[in-house]
Amino acid sequence: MDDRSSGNEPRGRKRHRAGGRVTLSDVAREAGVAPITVSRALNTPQRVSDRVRARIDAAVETLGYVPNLIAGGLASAGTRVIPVIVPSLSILTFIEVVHGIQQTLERAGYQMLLASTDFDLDREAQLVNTVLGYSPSGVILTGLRHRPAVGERLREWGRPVVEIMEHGDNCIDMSVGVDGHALGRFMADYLVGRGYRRMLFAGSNMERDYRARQRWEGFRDQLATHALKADLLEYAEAASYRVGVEALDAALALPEPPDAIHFSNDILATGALLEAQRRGVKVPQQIAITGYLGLELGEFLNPSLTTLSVARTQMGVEAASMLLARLDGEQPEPVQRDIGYALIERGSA
Amino acid sequence: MDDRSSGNEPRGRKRHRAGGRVTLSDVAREAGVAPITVSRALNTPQRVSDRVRARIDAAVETLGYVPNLIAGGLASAGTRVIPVIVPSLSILTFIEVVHGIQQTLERAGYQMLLASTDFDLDREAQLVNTVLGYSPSGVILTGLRHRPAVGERLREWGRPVVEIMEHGDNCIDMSVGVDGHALGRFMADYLVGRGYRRMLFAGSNMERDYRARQRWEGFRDQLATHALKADLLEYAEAASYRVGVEALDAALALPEPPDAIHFSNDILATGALLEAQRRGVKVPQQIAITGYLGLELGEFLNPSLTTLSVARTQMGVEAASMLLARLDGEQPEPVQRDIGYALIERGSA
DNA sequence: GGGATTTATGGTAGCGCTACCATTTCGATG
DNA sequence: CATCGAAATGGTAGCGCTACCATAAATCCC
Repeated sequence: MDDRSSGNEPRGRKRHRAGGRVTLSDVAREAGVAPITVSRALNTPQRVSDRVRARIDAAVETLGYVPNLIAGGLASAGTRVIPVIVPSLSILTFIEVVHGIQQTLERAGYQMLLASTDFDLDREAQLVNTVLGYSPSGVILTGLRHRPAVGERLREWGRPVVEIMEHGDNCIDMSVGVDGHALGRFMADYLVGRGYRRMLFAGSNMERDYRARQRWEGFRDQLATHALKADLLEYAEAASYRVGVEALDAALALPEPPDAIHFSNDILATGALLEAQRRGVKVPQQIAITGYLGLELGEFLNPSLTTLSVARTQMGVEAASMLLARLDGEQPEPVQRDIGYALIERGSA
Repeated sequence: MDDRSSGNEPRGRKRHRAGGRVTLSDVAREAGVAPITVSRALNTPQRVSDRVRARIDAAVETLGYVPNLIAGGLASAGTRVIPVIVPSLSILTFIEVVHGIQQTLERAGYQMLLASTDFDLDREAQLVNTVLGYSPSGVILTGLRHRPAVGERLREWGRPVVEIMEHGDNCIDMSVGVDGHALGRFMADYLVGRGYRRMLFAGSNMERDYRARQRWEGFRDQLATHALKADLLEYAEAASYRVGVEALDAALALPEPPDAIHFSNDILATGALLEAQRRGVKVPQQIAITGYLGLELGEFLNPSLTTLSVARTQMGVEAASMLLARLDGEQPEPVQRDIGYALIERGSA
């Protein structure tokens, strides 16, 4: 009947690409309207009359048209993509935040481009550059510390940026997170209040994860105000149950074992708790154990785990919501949010 | 000096968009070459002389040029993006696979677009359509069961597609996964071999997760060959430690309690194990417990958890590698891979 | 009822890049 | 030194869509 697009193929010169794909122009021809009208019918339906819209919808259906978002993105300088840059995908914390982000974005018709930096700020800077190449609608990245170029570029870029995990007053655009120092201080006070005096902080991957370091610093500094000294037990590797086991063993082998260990996360604390159980060490009588995260698992351990919980999924939801609000032209307030924390007081301390 | 691109601004008509961004043409002008040469210098450096390439690299540096990947994608009909479509981001299994995929893709300079279907095949079909709009280089999706339109569209699309999690011979293009029935049969044989006779299979979310159902079917069918009958304890909600707890309580409250429970994953099994411990129920003497996944945690429980382990991260790595190989023009063999499983024999059975 | 608005549609010109082909340059060769 | 082929570079024309402006049609007001 009619040949594939653009009239009668001027012989030699073939079309740029085979393609074969149905384009917006095909739909326009089928519906007997101009391409721009199809574009409007799809993007701003209320600006097209019901009659025409119906014809266009039918044509879309008939031809099985799927919009080329890349072309749209190029023309309108914005794809519905939100890059999310996190340090690692093997750490539960980030996963849960990412989950919250993803759910929220997807519900609003945005897609998440997920990238990880492996805790390397140079890699982060490079990734930011790369993902900006996708003309995203906004960007979500982790922490408030970045290479200077990152902040500069994102600021002049001018689109919404949300920094997650950390709370502070020097964000690029918007932020949702927690104050690590406050977390550490809170736990120090709590343990002191419960009567513990020889405190140990056990963490992993602290060389790279400066937020874990902040918790330790808060913990240490607050103990100092009680004239107590805290020791640090640090493991270079990533958190795992095994590291928790080792930490407990190491702590108990000390000439003067602590009477409480605060772990930098629940994974370590769980490993320690299970090891204590295996060895018949009484928790919390002989040694108290606390964690940070608020994992469901802690509730079912014996004894159950006292931990500081942060609403991670909620943090992701809020980060995405702020960003979406901004894209909708709203001006969310406040721009820097402290998601806060909650003590889950259970049996281990 | 010279005005921003395209001659002398015909007054009234301003540029399409403010922009302000450095483009490839800017670099070309700075380096005194044609735009296409810059494009080549960046994409196929070996096709440009050293002298010119050096000039271009310098210009890129000077101007702080960042390629617009959207424009490139439109022109070349392919962005370096790989959509990964999984049922859920709150299920550990998928997270780990995604992690393997992400690492592998990122190393090769591809970005991962992550989307979740919430186990809804219609949503999956819709998502596939959407992500194809990004002109991705390939697609990774979960399972071998899809709406017919999905297979059709992806096949005629003609680019690499990898299906993960499930092993079978009816994949769209390539697949890496495990055979759920085989898993179930294996565990049935194992438990029978250990002398257990009254078997219960406990699972969650099986209505939607057909792969869990396959494991149950394999388990049940294999027991049937031993003239044994298996019972099914099914929970509609997603897996959680609490569901494991409830399952154990329910099993023990049965008029004729089972002597072994095989859980459809380690989360449930862990909840059950911890509950058994709390109640003083002897495992495996009074009741045996087994899981599926091979989580690290299982090693540290008391007793430790016997489980069927699947190399999930490895599965992701392999899926991504196959896809990348195909993009490099290779023809990976075999096209359907069974990643297999391994029994981790520990104390709970 | 005539001009002022609003609403619905269309024409044109890019978005920034790369495919394709043409041209130039250059060293190798007889 | 003329001839050739390969390598390096450039010109042109889109990729498929939407911003911008113009026009046409419908609605309004006094």
